Amino acid sequence: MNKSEAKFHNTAVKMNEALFRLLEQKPFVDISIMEVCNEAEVNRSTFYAHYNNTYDLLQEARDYFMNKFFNNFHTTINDYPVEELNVEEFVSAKYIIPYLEFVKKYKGIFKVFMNNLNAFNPDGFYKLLLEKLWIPSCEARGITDKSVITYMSKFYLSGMISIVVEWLNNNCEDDILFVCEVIILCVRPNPSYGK
Amino acid sequence: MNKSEAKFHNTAVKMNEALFRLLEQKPFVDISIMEVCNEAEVNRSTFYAHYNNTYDLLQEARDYFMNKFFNNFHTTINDYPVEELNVEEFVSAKYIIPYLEFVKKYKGIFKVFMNNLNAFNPDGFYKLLLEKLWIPSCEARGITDKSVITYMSKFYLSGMISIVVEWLNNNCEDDILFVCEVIILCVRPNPSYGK
DNA sequence: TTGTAAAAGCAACAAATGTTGGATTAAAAG
DNA sequence: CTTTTAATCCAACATTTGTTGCTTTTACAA
Repeated sequence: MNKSEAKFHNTAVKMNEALFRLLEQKPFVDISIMEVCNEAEVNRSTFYAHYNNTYDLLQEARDYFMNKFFNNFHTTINDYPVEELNVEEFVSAKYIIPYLEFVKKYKGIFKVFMNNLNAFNPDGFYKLLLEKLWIPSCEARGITDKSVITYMSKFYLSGMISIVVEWLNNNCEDDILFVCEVIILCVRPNPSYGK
Repeated sequence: MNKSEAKFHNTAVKMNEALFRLLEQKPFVDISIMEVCNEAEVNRSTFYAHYNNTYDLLQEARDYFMNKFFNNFHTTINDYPVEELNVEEFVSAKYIIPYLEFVKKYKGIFKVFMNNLNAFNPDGFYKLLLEKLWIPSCEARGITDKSVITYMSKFYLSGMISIVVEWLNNNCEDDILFVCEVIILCVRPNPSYGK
């Protein structure tokens, strides 16, 4: 990244951070372009050089904060009585729990992103989960039909996302292990698949 | 409904239909309140007496058109080789195929609703499916844990909705019976439930 | 028929939006 | 050091939004 690109990126960061501060005070729909510009100390025409509207900015902010926060991604699975699970569940829980902790840690901003952006559109969390979770899982299970893979990914990933959104909207009050077990119950491969 | 309420309802219908016509010409985000008012031949202040923004109107329009269209709801399951399915799949297909045909018949407007409204919020299609499909299904299967029912409903219903949205965004080109089988494959109760 | 209440229309206003052309600043290249 | 290019800033403008007070029209009821 040369210095010109860095300059562009820095003002983008200023606006991302400004939006974040405003989101701590009021809901997304009540935040205007002018407020963002004042908070970020950026000219309004510069805003339009970056985005068309606050929704565009929110999408970028999601990616920005996800990247930023992922540096703090640690597993603390030993805080949960996972030894009570059977082997299959244990393996799944080992992958799921760290993600749930991550979501809970940043539940404020996650709630904003999940409820104001379409989490299921190709650029959202769906894409992340598709690449990190679904494709590898399908490869491991030897599922090859491209169309079936796509449809089933929509089903399982949006399903999982919806569970997490429900959990978030309950302010993450349900126990992580409970939510984890519900997810496992839902996504556990149906033995009749491939009949 | 008295005549005063009817008057109010009629101008609402005018705006719903105006939005529908505009949606045939351009995407929802590009439709302004003024355009709706001009198209509906309704004063702008009257718009604000009904809605806060075009999103509110779109939500009402969804309900309006769904009610209107449901009058044309017919099953034509005999157009599909469902006799090739096993008994369990046959029963499911009998319920699913008419819905898929309904969606396909009105795919234009369904695509708009699905991609611009949050189908998973409590007032959307989720609510419809919850009451018509999920609750009865849970009762039949004897599932009682309120919290589990809610989480699993989020999973299965948003999953099904996502399959349909994917289908819509492919312009409903995949065969209805194929989509139906994918849905059955996904939602078929996991035998290990209740272990 | 007459009074009243509700819905819609009308006009005016401040504020925010979206767009433009041009000035200023800073980086990249010659 | 000079030129050129890119990012930002600035100012102006038409348009849309959101809100208000008031008028007209229409439904309903005394």
